[in-house]
Amino acid sequence: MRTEDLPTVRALDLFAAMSDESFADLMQGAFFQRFPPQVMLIEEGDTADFLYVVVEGMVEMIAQGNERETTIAVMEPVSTFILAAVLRDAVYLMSARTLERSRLLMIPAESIREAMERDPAFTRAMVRELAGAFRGVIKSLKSQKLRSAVERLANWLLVAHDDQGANGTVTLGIDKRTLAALLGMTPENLSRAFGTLRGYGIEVAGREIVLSRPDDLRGLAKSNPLIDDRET
Amino acid sequence: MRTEDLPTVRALDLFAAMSDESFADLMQGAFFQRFPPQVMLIEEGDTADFLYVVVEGMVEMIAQGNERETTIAVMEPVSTFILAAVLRDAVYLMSARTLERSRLLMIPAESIREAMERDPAFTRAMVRELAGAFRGVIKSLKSQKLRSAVERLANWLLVAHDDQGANGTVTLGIDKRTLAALLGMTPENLSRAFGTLRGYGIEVAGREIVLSRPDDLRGLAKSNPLIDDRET
DNA sequence: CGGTCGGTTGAAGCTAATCAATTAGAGTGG
DNA sequence: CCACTCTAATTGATTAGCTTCAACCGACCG
Repeated sequence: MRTEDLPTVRALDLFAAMSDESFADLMQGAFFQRFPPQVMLIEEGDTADFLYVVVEGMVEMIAQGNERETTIAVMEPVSTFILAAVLRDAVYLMSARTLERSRLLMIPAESIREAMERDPAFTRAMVRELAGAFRGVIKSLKSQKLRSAVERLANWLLVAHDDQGANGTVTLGIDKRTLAALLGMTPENLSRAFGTLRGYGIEVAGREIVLSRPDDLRGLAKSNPLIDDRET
Repeated sequence: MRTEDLPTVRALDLFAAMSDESFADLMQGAFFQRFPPQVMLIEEGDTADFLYVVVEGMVEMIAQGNERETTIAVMEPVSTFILAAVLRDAVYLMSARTLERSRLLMIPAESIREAMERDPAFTRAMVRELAGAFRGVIKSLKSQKLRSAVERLANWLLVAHDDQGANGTVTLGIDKRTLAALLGMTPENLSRAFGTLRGYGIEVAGREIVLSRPDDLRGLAKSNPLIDDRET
């Protein structure tokens, strides 16, 4: 196993507070694995055997049903996914698929549960992590239930704009169909939503978006920190 | 403080595993309080001062924004709410309002955080609780993004039917406007959705619903355990 | 008995999904 | 470098689902 990334993993909030021994134990059964793009890592309904950490690349969390499929979240380095299923020793509620060539750290679920038994600091970090994740989903649900498609897009753009330095441009890190699924709409509707935003100073050229009048956009978006602010 | 309900609280998964001392400490600063119906207990944006336990009555969790309001969940005895905000020492993401005359146990947020520092068994119970809550919201989000309004209602009815003994009838514990908000639709649309379900053996008389052909309903609902099953 | 409130019904409009066709772009191989 | 291919994205036309507004009904309550 390549160890040069271990410090990065160790630095995650989830692992930072735990003791050196606990961390060593945890990494005992863990391993890195590379995956090509568009690989299904897990399928909803599978039993939770591993906790995943995205070290490089990008992973899409997907929900299926009703002959449809929607994107719940997109995970970027360095973050974990399907923690809740692992902790409950339950079945995954979401599938995961790589969006790009990715490198993942896979930690056996059993190791996680054992570490929790032994290391209270780790357990507490887990509580913080889960509470944050919970709040994240609540925000998604609020966005979905309280906003129109155009509003969701506008707010997503404003958040991305801030993340990327608020210099008047946004570069999409994912393709538009994935963005559409994430925002809960069809690709066609996303395209039209971008069209609507043209009236608010948005120019789209492939994956490059220009926000020429952010304040106009904010007027439309009616951003709400209780939906849009990232958990700290 | 009335102590006759403490055993009930103690029996909750969240509190069952903790030590007697920890529990005593936790209850030290806690108190019961009665509220009339339709009282706003907390408003989203407030800082999290208390963890609430619904001991009697019913409480609605609400999200606001965009001059709208939607119901995220309805809490019944005996369960806790706004745990995540308390743990993160953050601001509430949801408001809470009593639906009926209710009695709540209020535990100071600080006590919860202290108990977590001292009692690892409590912290682990917290992890389980939060993981379960997380999975619950994911299910709501899936339902919202993958199903139509009629399908959401059909599945909600089937779950309620099971909960109430699967004897062919369901009694609504909440009024229809609240149910509509919970399912993410308008009251008018809920009314029409019930109308549609008449074709599947559903008869509605006030709060009494008869499911004369549950299998028909199941055919329409296309239930999915990964959305509809309760966390154990 | 009148009033209020929750629920229902009808009509109209709007948002978003669907279906179909076209265009744009990225990558491939000659 | 250019044609060729494949997929992503856009655009147009239509339909479906849901919301909105308004009127109405019926139960419960003072």
